[in-house]
Amino acid sequence: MYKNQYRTHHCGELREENINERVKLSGWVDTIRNHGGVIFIDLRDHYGVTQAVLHDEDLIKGIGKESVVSVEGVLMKRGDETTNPKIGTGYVEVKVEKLELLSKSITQLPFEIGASTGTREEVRLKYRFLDLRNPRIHDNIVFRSKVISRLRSKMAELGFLEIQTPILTSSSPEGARDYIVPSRKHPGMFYALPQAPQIFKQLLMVSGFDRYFQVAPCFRDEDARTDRSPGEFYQLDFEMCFATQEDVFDVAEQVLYDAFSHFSDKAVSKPPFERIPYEESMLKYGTDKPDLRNPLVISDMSAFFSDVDFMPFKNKPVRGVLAPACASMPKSFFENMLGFATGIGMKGLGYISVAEGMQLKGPIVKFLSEEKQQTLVEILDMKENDTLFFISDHFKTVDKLAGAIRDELGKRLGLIDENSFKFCFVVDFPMFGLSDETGEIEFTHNPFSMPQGEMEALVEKDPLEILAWQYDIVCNGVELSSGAVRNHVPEIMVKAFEIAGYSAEDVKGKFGALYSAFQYGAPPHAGMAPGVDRIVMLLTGEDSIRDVIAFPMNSNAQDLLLDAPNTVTKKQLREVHIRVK
RNA sequence: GGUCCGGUAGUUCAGUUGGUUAGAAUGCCAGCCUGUCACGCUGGAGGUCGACGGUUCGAGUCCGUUCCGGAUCGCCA
Repeated sequence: MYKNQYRTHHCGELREENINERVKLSGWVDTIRNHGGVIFIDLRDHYGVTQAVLHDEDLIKGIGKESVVSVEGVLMKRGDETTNPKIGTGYVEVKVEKLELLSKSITQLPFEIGASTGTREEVRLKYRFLDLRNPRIHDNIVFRSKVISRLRSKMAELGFLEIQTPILTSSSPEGARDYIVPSRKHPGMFYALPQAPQIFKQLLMVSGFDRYFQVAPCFRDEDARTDRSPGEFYQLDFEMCFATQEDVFDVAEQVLYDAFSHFSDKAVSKPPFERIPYEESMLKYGTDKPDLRNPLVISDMSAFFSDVDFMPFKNKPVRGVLAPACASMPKSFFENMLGFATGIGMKGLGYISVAEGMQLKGPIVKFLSEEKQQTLVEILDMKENDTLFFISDHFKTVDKLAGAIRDELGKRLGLIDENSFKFCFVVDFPMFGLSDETGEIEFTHNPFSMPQGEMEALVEKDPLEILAWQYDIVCNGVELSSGAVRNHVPEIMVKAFEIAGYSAEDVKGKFGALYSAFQYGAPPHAGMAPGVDRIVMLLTGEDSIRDVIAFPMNSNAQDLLLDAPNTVTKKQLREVHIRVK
């Protein structure tokens, strides 16, 4: 500890070996316990809490909680009966001879510091500087810093260079809504804040920087979610020259395994992480971001029911989720599941339970012949006390609903292993899909991804059959990042855009910089960009992304502390050629 | 933009069928208290029941509008 006029030690530091030393501490008054004659003050700083004792009430006259004070005196051993083993400094206390008020706090706080997380978010964010004094939130920010630091050093170790890319750039026609910034020197024109450094990192590859990374701020003007902060967020953005999908996975596995196993005691998937094709993920887990902690899987029961005369499943895809040890659950369990199912828009939730003696029971059994019942038990390997839940709906929604039922069953049956981080890569995303609105072919994900099979696939295959070198990395059901092997060949780019209904001129116009750069020798390259906020959120176990960000905006994209957005002066508007109604 | 939930003391909440002066806990203030660490005891202050309008003899409570917050769907290539 660096000593100066304010302190000889910090508030988490003093131990029994310091007894009888003359010490000075500075910090915030956490609590005052006045017993009349003897007064205890818990003094708190960034590092911890130390108890100070004083016998002169006048020393703290007029000083309330959260004021900043320094105390000076001799460090004493506490009596055996009066130690506090809950804190590291609990065996000692400072016997205060001098107490100096450095800065006074208003006594009526908007919330109690230690209980700030129970306060409504509007108030917490308005007084974020107080909320951040709460050790739980404070520690999250410290932890975040350590995580980012470790990610950085691991990337450097792997030979990646951190390169800053512009914050003021141009608006891109695709993707999320841009934040735009009016130009003063160019009337009627606008900059945009980058949604991601995508174009720049690809240009860096063309420039010959072999391995790039950046803890990159990204800006998207889209609505918030509990796990998605509005406006801005950070990604561990990286890109590699002469790299395949597997090369990117290798880096992601090393960096993420390192960070998660270092910062958590939970069991972390060991590399290589499971690779799951998109189509399989949609069928087995009902989502493209499966939570592999949940052991339940979804089966396609459509063929089985094709010759069963049960109206709700007639001519519709059917999915089944086999839940073990479920048949003995109380009636309320099934009623609650039905309630959940109707809540997400299902008409009902059919199920078949295996009762004692392998007797099938449930509302749907009577529609199945003895023979069909036997087949069902065999194909799903059903055991006594299992319950098979059925989901049937339009082909567009059936997987999603089955996924929701799988999640809910996993939670209600307590099947989720909370002590693990399970990673997987979801691979082989389709290159094209049909627009819900127009029914026409469009890019499903990133138009810059290389189609698998390259030009040959684009020319010869049904567009809807073409897969892309496009992937996601998922942990415990949270999408950390998507990424891709990029399309670095101008001809293939033009062809891909042509299939999606764009002309060569469109490509040149909309993505001119990349298109131009690719004319001058572009290396094959690939990358991804795991979300830093979400990594920290997973590691801390916080439910809200705002609890791992120092100064988050509220869900309405406002900064309640600095009052952003707000109005600007007429002069400012005039300078940037903007008129506001 | 849609849907759902919420808005009552500084904070977290309760408030019955519409009926007297709107309560509790905690925080704050004052007094007492020499070993607490969620200190304790006694007392006190503290309210535009989000706002506006309506129904009613009477509205925190019912109705309408609106504002704010959260969750969620859309959205997030």
